[in-house]
Amino acid sequence: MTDRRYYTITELTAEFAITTRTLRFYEDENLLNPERQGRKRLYTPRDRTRLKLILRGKRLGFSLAEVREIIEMYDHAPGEKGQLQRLQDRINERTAELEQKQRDILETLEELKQVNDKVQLRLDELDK
Amino acid sequence: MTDRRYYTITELTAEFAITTRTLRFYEDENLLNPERQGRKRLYTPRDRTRLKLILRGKRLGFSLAEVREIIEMYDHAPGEKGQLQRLQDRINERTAELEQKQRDILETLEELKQVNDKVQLRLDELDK
DNA sequence: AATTTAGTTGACGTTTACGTAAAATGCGTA
DNA sequence: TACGCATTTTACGTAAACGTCAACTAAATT
Repeated sequence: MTDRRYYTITELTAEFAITTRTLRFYEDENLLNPERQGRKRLYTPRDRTRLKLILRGKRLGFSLAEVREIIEMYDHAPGEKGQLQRLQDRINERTAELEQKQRDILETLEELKQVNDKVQLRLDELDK
Repeated sequence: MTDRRYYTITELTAEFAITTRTLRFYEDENLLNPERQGRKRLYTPRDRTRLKLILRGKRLGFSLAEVREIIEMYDHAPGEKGQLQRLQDRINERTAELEQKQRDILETLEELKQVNDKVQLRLDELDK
């Protein structure tokens, strides 16, 4: 019994603050494939999960092509040895990228904090 | 004596693996403003620093407009109280964004690790 | 002097990721 | 039955961030 609920297109736009155009575009790109009830789209929990992955990827600055690659890693086929090793290679690449982003973030946070501290000093000066 | 060296355009393209088009584009966008020796561009250490900030911002998925905003925070004018407080507000916003990205990265890293572990199990199986 | 090398200024082209009508359809409600 | 509302397909439009010529220039090298 794997959570047999469906989401309408507007439910998803509301939940994630995106437009219907965006959802249809992702479908065109084969990132989502909702079922149909007549012509209407019915998004499954799986679609919703994938949507979350897409949006998270976008927040991190990945293109949709990259997001697709990452998602494909999640539901990869069993495969034979060579396949599996190449999959590990790609995982390692993405991991390295993400670790670079982590460092970038830490640096930026540190710098912003320094600016903030300076500004605070000035404000304290003005209030004195 | 603040490091009086200049960088040519090709030096920078080599160091950062970008094209001259990109550097000129950033200049058009007023993100860089190299000096001139005749018609040739001479990039200062300051330009180089700003370039690093731009590229780091891009790696994090910020648009050039956002990168510009962030850079502007770094070299803000002294300003009066209201100004300073609004600056702090903007710093706080960016900080929150970056912290969201941090969480996104941690989640993704964790997921990739899980996939990798599964793949490794399969490989061990095959090698047995 | 002739040519290569590095750099310049236009300016049109391209990709990504949607935005934005336009026209049609189905469905519950007044 | 007429209406409004959500949804659909089709398709052209757009902003961002450069790519890619073309035509030129200045300096250095052969």
